[in-house]
Amino acid sequence: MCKKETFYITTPIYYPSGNPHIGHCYTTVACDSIARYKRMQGYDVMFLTGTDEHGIKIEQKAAEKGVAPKQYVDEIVEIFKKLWSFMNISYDRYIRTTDDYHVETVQKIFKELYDRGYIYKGEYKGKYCTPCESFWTESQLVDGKCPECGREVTQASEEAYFFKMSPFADRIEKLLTETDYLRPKTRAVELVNNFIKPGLEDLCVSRTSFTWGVPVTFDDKHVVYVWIDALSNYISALGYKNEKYNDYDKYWPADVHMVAKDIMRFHAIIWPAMLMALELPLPKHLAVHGWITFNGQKMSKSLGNVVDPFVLGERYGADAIRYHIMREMALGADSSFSNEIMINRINSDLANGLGNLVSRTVAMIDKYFGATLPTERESGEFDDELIECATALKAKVDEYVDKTQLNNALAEIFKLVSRANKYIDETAPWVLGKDESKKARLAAVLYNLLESIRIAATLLSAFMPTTMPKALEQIGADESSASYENADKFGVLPADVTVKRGELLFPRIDVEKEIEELNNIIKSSAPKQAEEKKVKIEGLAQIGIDDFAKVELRVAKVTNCEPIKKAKKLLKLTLDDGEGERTVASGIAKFYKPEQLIGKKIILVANLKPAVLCGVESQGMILAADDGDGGVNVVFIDDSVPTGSRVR
RNA sequence: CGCGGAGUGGAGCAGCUCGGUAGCUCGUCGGGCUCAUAACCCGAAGGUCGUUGGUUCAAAUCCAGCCUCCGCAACCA
Repeated sequence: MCKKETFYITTPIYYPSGNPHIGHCYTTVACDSIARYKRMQGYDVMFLTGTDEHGIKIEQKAAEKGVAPKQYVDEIVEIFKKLWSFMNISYDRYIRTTDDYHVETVQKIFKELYDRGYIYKGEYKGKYCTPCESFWTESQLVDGKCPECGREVTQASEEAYFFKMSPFADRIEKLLTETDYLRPKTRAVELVNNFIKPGLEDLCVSRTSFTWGVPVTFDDKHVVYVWIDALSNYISALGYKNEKYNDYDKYWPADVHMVAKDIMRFHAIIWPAMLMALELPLPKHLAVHGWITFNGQKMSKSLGNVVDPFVLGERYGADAIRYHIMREMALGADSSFSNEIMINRINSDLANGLGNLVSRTVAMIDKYFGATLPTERESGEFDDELIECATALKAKVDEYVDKTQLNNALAEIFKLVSRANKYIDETAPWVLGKDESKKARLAAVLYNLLESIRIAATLLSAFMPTTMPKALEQIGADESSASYENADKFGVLPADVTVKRGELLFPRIDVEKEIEELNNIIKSSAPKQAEEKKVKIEGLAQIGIDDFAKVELRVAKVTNCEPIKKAKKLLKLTLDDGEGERTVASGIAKFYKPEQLIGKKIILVANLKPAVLCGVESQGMILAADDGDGGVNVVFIDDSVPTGSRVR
């Protein structure tokens, strides 16, 4: 027998700076279903997932909790693994970037890229917070200050290694635009225009400002910065440049990397560049999916709309959650998630459609034939259409799975479920059941239904691995009849098949009641988050009164206000601070219209160093409260307070 | 004029490459059935296909302008 064809699929490695949520499930469940489907088809599958455990954020989170970074991630990794076992994720390998063998690989890759001349030593310029010993990018700054301690940052530079990507720009552009590497391909234009055409910038790949990372072997001041460390996991997990595994030749290049759109860029540009620099083959596909949005909004903890996958799974079963996620997921697009949509979907597709079909079919065989079908048959009208629908299904599902369009694969399977329900109506078995002379026809009808269910349930078992075996058991299918092999054949179950009534596969959910209960759960978990926030504030570095005194706060009146062209978020405010006029740019355009501000009095940070934003010189900043949901409330002050008053 | 995507019956989407009866799921209403998880089946209502103009015998579909929303990038001092 010849060697089985291989199939290698990966999730990203997740960053364990917090507990896993439904978004993590999204990618992982999709990969799991594909992996299961491919195994069913007979492929030798390697399904990899894991965690990306280095970096400054982890180091700090651990410090906050007063534990070592490794201990901190160990705990969270356990939660991830628990969730995966709860969701029935059949990963073959779990990689942690803190694993010895991975570290070894990363170090060797780094060295090799250096030796090949693609990595060179340079200077990293950025905003530096001295007390925190941290570099920040402009976008990480909070009100222009260090996001950790809130203190001033200064322009500074540090020695760092850079990865030269420009030599690969042309090849990457071709990869994105001329091959079907990227799915959906529509995103290629965006990437090419934004990153490749303006010239690929060299990437900073080492840091000296923190130590929780993979040390650079030939320069021990440095640790490897995120990209080379994280992306290498896809090959280190196969044993590339390490002794732990020996599967690189077998599985590389990967068939599918699945990622969410926020890390598309790294997988679409940096990862190929790395592989090109190492002269390794490129992965075949990068499947990019959108985010799960909740009632139209991006999920956020402070909105209280984060759905705990454990809670949902316990209530409705892991398979129902898996089904819903995959059914809603369209490649590339965001998909909305709300308790209502989910429950309706579970009810209509799973409970009313599939579950009920199994239930009524099995019940009838039970009722009319005492659970075992007689062997006499009489075919009739409508049979051919049903059989055609059932036997053609496998090929369609195969195609959609290959295109990583799981929503369409599922939709296709449920067409058969609908067709079968309709077939019941067309053939009216309850009428046949009353006529002794039509027993053969009745048996044929019920048998056809069992066969349709067998095919649907077999194909669905990759998506719903817990429930489908139960369904197959109820219709009396054994392992061999319920095989992928037989999923496009009709007449596989024995003619005298015996069914076994069982529990409801998917109980119907009372929508209103459940929504109310879910809302209560969300509400009751909200106070906890408030507490966490409080702790966070307490955990901030304290400053002395002298530090505070350095900040000059003054009451100022908004005399004019207009949007800044080219800047979506900025408003240009003209202020009267009591001594004269000054201009301040403020990132509140999303929340305030100019006329809402004109004439109002606000509090101005008067001695902030001026900065130029989008061509406007901003001479200070105004105080505003962050409402925790990404919204901003400007602090207005009573009109009776004279302009220019100092605030202390 | 930074780059890109999207605007289709109450909701969510397909159709647009290759112009020619506007389709699907959910919801609503009416009917049928009773094997089944108040499930199933059939039917109906409901759409100026964002807007304006152009090409054409014919445009949701092609072209141009405009409006709105959403991503990405740049500034949220």
